[in-house]
Amino acid sequence: MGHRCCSKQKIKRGLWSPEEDEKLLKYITIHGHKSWSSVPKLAGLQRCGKSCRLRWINYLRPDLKRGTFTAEEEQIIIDIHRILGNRWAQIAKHLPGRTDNEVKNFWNSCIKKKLISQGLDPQTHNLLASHKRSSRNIISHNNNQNSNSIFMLSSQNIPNADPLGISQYFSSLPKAPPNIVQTPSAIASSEYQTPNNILSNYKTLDFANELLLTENCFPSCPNVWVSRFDDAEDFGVQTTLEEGTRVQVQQEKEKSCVEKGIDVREDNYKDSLEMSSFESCNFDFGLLESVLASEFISDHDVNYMDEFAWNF
DNA sequence: AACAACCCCAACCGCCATCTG
DNA sequence: TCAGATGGCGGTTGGGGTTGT
Repeated sequence: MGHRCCSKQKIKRGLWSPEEDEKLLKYITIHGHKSWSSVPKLAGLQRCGKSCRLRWINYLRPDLKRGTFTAEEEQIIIDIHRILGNRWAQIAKHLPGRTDNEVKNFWNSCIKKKLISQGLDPQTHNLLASHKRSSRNIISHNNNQNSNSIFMLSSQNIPNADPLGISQYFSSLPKAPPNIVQTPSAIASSEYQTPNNILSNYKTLDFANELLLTENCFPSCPNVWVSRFDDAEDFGVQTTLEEGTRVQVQQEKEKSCVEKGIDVREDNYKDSLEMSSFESCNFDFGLLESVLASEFISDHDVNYMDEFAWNF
């Protein structure tokens, strides 16, 4: 029961022989692949087009990296998977020379086990039930696919790495505004990785930007949090701004700056510095995690914590 | 040495979205 | 507008290599 494209032809299955590889490579190099369904016939192969496409993408493509994954690549996979879930093709886009199949196999054969051995659920990246102290102490880490809650941390305002100070700081926080949109940076910062650890793994500014979606709350629409980046939906962000809205947002910002007596250019400049401030953040999120999982959290409403947002 | 159990990963399968006539 | 073809993706399988007994 093959794919429709190869149901009519006599096709070969299984591993590719070096001869087949050579034929396919030669054909694609010379002619390209406008239509995969016609490739096998034209290349003299008894394979279906789909099989040829897969062989090219996963094995013959000249820009493939091969070899074992580096620790850096592994960390990138884990970080993006935490945000995107099993979207292997999307994850592979951030790993030059790696295919979705490769990433998927590496995840299933290696990373998954590693996470489980660390007591983490490989799907949600949350602590496994057996590793949680009690249901009351569970911190609701954001799961990109089904959670609308938010959990953002501010490195600016949290007392530096002092458990008691952190607890006191939590206690002093006001109630979170409703209807907050979940954002990638929220997800990223709510987990075990420190933001600067995560960012240090990404070599492209574009992707760092994707992770660093900055949430702005505007005076006239206090319950609507917006993202500055176009591909936010890749990360489960539920708002996408149309161009008109962007203009409106910028106008709001300018208005807000005028009211506060701030030069909007200065404010924009501050925005541009957010990346570096994020990167230089030395707040110990692991420590925070342990504090949150300790006695402090049992004295506070988990939902309240879950809903709360701190701005960078 | 022989066999079983396990693991890895290339390739396949089936579903869905998009394209095309 | 619609149906068939095609491409793309994630889940799954099974062959072959490795490790354990």
